[in-house]
Amino acid sequence: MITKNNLQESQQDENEVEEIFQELEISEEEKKKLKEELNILTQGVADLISKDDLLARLISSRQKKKPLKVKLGLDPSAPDIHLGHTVVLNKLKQFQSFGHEVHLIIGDFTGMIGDPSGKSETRKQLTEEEVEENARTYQEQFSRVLDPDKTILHFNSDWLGDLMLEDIINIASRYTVARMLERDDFATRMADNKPIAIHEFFYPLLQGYDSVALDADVELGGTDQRFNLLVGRRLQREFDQTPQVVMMMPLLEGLDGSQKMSKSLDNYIGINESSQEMYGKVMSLPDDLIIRYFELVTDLTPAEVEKERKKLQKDATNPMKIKKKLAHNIVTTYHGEDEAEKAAREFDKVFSQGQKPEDMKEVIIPAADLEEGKLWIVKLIAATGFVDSNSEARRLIKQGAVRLNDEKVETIDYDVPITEEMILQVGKRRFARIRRGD
RNA sequence: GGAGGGGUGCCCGAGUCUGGCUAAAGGGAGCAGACUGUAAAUCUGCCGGCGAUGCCUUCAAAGGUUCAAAUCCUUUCCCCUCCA
Repeated sequence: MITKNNLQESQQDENEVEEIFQELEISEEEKKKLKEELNILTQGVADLISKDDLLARLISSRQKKKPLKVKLGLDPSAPDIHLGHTVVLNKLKQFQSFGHEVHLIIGDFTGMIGDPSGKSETRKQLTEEEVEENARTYQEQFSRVLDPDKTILHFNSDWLGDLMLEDIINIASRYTVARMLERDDFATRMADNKPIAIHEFFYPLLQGYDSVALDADVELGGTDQRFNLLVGRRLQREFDQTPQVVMMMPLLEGLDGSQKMSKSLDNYIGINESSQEMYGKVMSLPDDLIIRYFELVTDLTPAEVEKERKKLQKDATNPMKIKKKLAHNIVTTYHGEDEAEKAAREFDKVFSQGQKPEDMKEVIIPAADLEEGKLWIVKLIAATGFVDSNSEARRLIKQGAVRLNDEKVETIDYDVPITEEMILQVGKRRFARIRRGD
């Protein structure tokens, strides 16, 4: 819960932290290092419970020369990492850079429940092969941000699968229904008279138990994970562990500019996407989000971000220019400088100059589909896979969105002779090279 | 177990009393066009399917009444609230 006193509290926090430093019996140099570590780790964090807990952990980690176990839980069903995830991953990377251990927990067991959202159905249990497959994908994708040598991958079925009913009852007995209903999602569903299945209570509980199983020092998550993260603290205390530090990162808005980036809303930029897609998607972000993205998904320092913000505020600067810089930066991170350059060039070519891209989809029309060597334009569009139905293709033609070899298609009553190679364009950015097959 | 309220298109949500004008208001998302040195913003249009001025399928499911049903009736399934 955010209170008016937050500011005061954080000030208090600050003082406490200062006090802790005062009392520390270590060299000034060590203190300086610690301070820096703390500063970097807390940068860009949306919320932290609590700062002096974190500091205490960092101190004891140094003293015992034992890295902290930093936990992140992951949904097993969508091993497609997007920029939204990278906000948290970048933070994990910082932990690694200070020598700490990152533990990624794939919730293959909790995945059966599905994080309660009111809409999500109970999910099917993944097969062993699927789990392995996903694990590979995860590893491959995570290693693009994290240091694989300092990243440990777990499946929570490893320990949750072994729990006996009595263990589960034991866990469940540590938490009350009233507290469970404090969870935002449950509270609103109660208020709206929407169903809440009992097994949904186990999601936070089991995610919390993951922290116990791991004896986690720190758990990261988005701000929407607050409740689950706090349950972890609670359960650790119940199981005589020191409660983990909870670190919440801001949620990145997706392409629509308001809702959080997620695969299910299809407003995401995947880190596996082609450089072109990635560049284009960044350019399609609402201008208001430019700075936010600089802050959350690029490696720019706060000072550099500030510079961009100032530039953007000047009327003389076209936001597009700054957005291009953003797009370039992001694409460089995942595809390298050269690819980013290329993507930028292609973007200018297609959108600023209205030319055709270099790479386009190849569509081969089997001769068997032709009538007298011709194919109805509507079917031709459907054959490219750009549309889901003939009706949609018709609509696009009516709207003047279809071009064949640069000539606008004016009518749906058009049988296209498929002889030589031709280029079909739908809208501004969908191109296909049409060829005749045998 | 009793009483009551609900289940609508990708999502949210009107419509149900008073059957036809309802392929179903409105919003969101999406797509397209115009404009723009952005796939930004803004404006406009489209937004179930079908070789299509018509036909087909859709308002939880199945039956029924009617010339005509998202709307009325019956049964079934699912959700919620209150009582026990």
